[in-house]
Amino acid sequence: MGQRKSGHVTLLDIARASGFSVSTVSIVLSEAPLSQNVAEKTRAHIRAIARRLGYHPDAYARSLRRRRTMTLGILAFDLSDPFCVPLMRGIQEGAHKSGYMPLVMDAQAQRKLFDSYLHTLIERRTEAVIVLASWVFEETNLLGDIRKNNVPILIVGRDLTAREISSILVDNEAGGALAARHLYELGHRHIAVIRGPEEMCDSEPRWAGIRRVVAETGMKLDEQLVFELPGVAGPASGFEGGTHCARQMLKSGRPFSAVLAFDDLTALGVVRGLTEGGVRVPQDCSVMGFDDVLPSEVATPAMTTIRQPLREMGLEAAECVLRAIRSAAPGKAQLHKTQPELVVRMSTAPPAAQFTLQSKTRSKKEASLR
Amino acid sequence: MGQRKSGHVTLLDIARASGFSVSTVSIVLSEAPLSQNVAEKTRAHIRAIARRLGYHPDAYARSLRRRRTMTLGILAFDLSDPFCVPLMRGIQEGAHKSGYMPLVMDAQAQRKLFDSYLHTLIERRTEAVIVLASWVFEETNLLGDIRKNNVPILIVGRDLTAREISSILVDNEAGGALAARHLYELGHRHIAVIRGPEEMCDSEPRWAGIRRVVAETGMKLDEQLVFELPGVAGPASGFEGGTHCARQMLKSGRPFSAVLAFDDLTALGVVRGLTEGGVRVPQDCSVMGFDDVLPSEVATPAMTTIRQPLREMGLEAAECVLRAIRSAAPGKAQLHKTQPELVVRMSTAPPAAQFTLQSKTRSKKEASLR
DNA sequence: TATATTGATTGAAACGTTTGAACAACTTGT
DNA sequence: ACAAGTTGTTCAAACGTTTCAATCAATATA
Repeated sequence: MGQRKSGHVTLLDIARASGFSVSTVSIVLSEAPLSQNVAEKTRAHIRAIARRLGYHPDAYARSLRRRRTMTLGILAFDLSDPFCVPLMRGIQEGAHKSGYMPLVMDAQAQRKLFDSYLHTLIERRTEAVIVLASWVFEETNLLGDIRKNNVPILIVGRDLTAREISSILVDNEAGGALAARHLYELGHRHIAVIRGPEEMCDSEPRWAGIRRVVAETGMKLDEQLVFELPGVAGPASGFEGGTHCARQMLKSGRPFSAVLAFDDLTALGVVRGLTEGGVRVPQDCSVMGFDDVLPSEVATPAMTTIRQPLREMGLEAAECVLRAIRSAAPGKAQLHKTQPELVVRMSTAPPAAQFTLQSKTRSKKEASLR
Repeated sequence: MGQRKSGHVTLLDIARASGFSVSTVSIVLSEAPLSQNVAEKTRAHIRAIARRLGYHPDAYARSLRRRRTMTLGILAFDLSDPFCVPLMRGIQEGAHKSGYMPLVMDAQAQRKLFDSYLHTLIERRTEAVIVLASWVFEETNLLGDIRKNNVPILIVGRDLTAREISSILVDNEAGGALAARHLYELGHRHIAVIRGPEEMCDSEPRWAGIRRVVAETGMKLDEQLVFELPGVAGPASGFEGGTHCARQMLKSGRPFSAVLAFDDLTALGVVRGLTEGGVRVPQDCSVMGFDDVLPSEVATPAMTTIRQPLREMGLEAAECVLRAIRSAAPGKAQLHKTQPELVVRMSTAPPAAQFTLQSKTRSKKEASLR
């Protein structure tokens, strides 16, 4: 029970306690190849002592010597975005399989913290860095020091292949199309759309997908009913934006039977705005989101949405950087697009028979929710 | 641009490039006290080279030598619980002030991972460990190795002071009372309650607080309308539980004008169940949650709830363990209780005039939502 | 002139591991 | 009986820092 200065049990402690040298103890405890040559009796003895003393190898000393940290850095731009957690789970799963540990940092949507944590990750010698770029993600100087220290890097949620950074994102164009087609198939012909903020790279392709389907099917798209979120302060702001747009829609007096929102939080905001205006979802108006995050699932009515395969994307991200680590060569930046999936829940339904938005409809209660 | 074996820029690289010794470079770059004696010219020179090469001190080597890692371990039992993120933010804030970094691990609600990550944190020599025990948290062997390696530990969301572990949690009794009183003041006299699973330590005190107010005010508490969540699979399961209980309530045919749910997700589940049964919230029935997590805020109607000051709790947690680190002495385990706060939103309203649940009321639209 | 004092820099040991090479003590094959 | 393996263990150097003590000039004090 002698007081070690560090407060932690070290190999030396065990060496002394067992009578063997530090080397032997190390070989046994780290299960090095040489440990085959160590007498079984010795091994058992050393292990027993280690357990008794509560020995844990010092990751710092070990990594310093082995020159491998077995860690992956995850840098989330804003961890409060529900988008991040499933991604992290996926990454964790992928990393775990290869004996790697994720090291998570949350930049709290602050540019300054982001840069500082990026440095931290380099200093911590994470063998690769995965950036979770949820919501708006200002261009930052990812390239500089990361490059000089040749650490593989990958970004999820943004396409930065133009900057030679591998990227993983959902096929937003396909997602937008999927959403629009769903509404079309329910019978909607007049839809309102809330586009994402222009700084967000997801915005444009989703919008393109919507437009494509609109053109293919001959739905109406009233210019006055296409809104754009102001691109600002983190995911929660989408909610406010949605509420605001919904009010505008109602005020405009123009006819629409469905709203296609940029993402789930925005869609939830729309529901709020419509409800306040006395419009029922989905009986009087359908609403769709995008992402499939927890709040959508537990809202009433549950939100119909386009699901991003977040877990799978995280898994892929992990595997991708692990490959990069193994093949020390820099390698070409790759773009991985994943396929979104329609999740039909309760916020969408066929439009009321003779729908005009001005006069409040009295559609039947049982509006055939699926 | 010479290829260093490690791929990282080290002090030696800079020493060579600048013509000074490793010692001098270290002193300058780490801003050690001695650096005052180093000629200004030399300092500038060394710093310039460091910048040019993209030098980042190796946290491993540094910590090994300094015998301090300047990290705090955060071990979340289940990061997907929205409860965790604000806590982490608070911890991060508190840690940052003192130059500490949080190191986050997510046990994904798996006992096995939890233990393994706890070891990881010890190996990583985090100077203290903060456990985020959201939702059910099985007793685990926190004490063993942590104690042997004398790392301060603190748990948030559970009282383990009996086990000599400092704990921070909200005053659940007060919270329960706050909720019940709110409903009383709105005029509710017949309320249904959904208690938490019995394994969860929050359950009992919340229930006690409710009972106290019920007794004080003379409200009715119909035994048939008191439910208990089955304690199982993570926070999302509260939602299912809530839906299920709501159905039971309706089926029972007993009168009640408000539901007090164990937590927000459960409350959202109740809203779902009531809505399916044709009962409107809040016009026909009020619903309250507990915690104040994001989904409650963005649901429609927005959920009235009891807010836990999570950010503040995180801050307090950080400060508490930092104190423990400074005063190397073990110190008595402390219990910190924080005060919950009533957040009135749209899911609660005065009961309809002549309320009986069986015959659907036709209360006025404008049921005085505040 | 000898002795402190100061200023600028460096040598070398240490932090806790890992690991290639060496060593000693036994076998074995010839 | 001697080289050549085995088997079980240890030496010592290295990983990239930090920091105490030491060095060496040059200037100030006695």
